[in-house]
Amino acid sequence: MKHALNITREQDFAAWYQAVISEADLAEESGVRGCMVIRPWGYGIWERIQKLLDAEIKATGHENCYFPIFIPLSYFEKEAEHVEGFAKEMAVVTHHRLKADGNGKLVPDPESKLEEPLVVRPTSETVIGTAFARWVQSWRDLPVLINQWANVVRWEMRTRMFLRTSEFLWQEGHTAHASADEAREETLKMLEVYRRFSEECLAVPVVAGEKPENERFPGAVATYSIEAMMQDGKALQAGTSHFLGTNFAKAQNIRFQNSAGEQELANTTSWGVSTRMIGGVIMVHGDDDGLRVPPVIAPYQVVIVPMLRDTDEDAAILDHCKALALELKALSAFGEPIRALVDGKSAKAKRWTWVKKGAPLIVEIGPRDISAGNVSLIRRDRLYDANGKLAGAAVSRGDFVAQAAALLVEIQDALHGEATARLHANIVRGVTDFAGLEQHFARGGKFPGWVEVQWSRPTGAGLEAVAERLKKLKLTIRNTPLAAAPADGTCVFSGEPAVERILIGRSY
RNA sequence: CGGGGAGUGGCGCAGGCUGGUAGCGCACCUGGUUUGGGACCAGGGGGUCGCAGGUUCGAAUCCUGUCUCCCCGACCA
Repeated sequence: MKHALNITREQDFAAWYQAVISEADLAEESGVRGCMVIRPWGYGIWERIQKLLDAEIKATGHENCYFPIFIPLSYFEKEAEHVEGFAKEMAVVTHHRLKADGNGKLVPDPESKLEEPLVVRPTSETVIGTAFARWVQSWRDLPVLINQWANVVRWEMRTRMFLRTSEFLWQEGHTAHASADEAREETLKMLEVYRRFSEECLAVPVVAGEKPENERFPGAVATYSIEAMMQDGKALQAGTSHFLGTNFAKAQNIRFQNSAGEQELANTTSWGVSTRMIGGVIMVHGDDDGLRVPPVIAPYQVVIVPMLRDTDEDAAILDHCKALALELKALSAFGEPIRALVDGKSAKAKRWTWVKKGAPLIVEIGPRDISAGNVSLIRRDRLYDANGKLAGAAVSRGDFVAQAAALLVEIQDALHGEATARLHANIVRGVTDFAGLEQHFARGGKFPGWVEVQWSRPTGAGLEAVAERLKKLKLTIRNTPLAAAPADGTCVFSGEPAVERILIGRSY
């Protein structure tokens, strides 16, 4: 079978991933280490994510705001663990002016050296916490529930498009509460928002759970994540939510007077998802013909391709297509107007460019369709028929319009169903000791998936030892699924009575 | 940041050892032939060979440095 990409997932998953990004016009290199140009189709997907998630964030009572990209270095010095976690990967601004060096080059003007260096934000707990300290005086000021959409910079050693870039786009929510219970509740509430968003909008099934102590966000009391399974069996942490306790409140002096008149520290939370999610969508839904974008987040859900032939008929064909697009736009799918595009460009291989980009429905219309009152329909989720031939079907125009919304829902469900089946099929249970774990991941198979095992949840040095043993197998503990059954056996690492179940796997 | 590989028109590559001023396939443009489809024929446009130095009469080719990308590791959303 001839595919639109010249490399398959089976041959080389990493190379396939890059091929999808470039062939689907999602993003490209920028010339700056670890930074990428996000092209319209990729950014369009991000805009859909922003729009839908923003509505959820607001629906749960949060308000958007914006904090500066530059953070005074001193802000980071207040929370020890936080500094330790981020110090190694911060971009620092030290000068505010350039001057000619006399050799035709520009260099930072030594006289413009900043009194205090500024850090390009790697995350905003410190600045936002500082603001919280000003905003919060009384228990009546709480909770403070805010969010910001921003770019952040972390000077990563090894980068991969969308999955780990030096600069990335995200949303970071920050809240302050009067009690620890309320903050914990907030942390879990937002984790649930992410879980539902991932399942329902990205069609990416995930496992929500708590991260082990050694994987916590620097400075957090507890970190929760949603973990998605890629088609190579690796895990991708697709979203995180942190309960910060009073750690940041202490460091930044976020105090309030309670109803009894006493000073108390606030409890804070933070949570975020980033452009990494797009990498997850690629690796969960992509196939050997490129990307398949779930209709809910597709910039265009229906792409109409007029079969132009450089004849006098062209104008009429285009008009016919535009009329169809207008008709579709007046309909709604998933509670929003259908997003339809007429690709009037005269490029020859338009069909394949949209297949690679993953438009959910591709509608081709030529003169014969028009006279027969038909459209030729290609569903991106079912590209080929049983014989391996492209499964384009002639459908009456009226039927297509009537079914378009339902078809989009069907495609969304199909992608979610396929991914969910894969996730469930690749979580192995029943491994009861470390030898079993080694054996499972030593098979050399390309898709070892994850294993769910029981453990005694060691802490400190005990946990470090466990992490070391796993590291030798290139494994990490992904999380303790919130929905897992209670422990009823022994710890795979120590043989002691287990206290909970955890997921273990390779990860991005 | 350590080890390995690589940077030549939009994409994929050849040439490099044995220096003489750039080539192939796809894509693109024009004309023609086609026409339910990822077409064919002919003609054509586009690259100071990542960048900066050096060696040389002459550098894609040799030397040094540097930037970027990919893979493995350490680190991480």
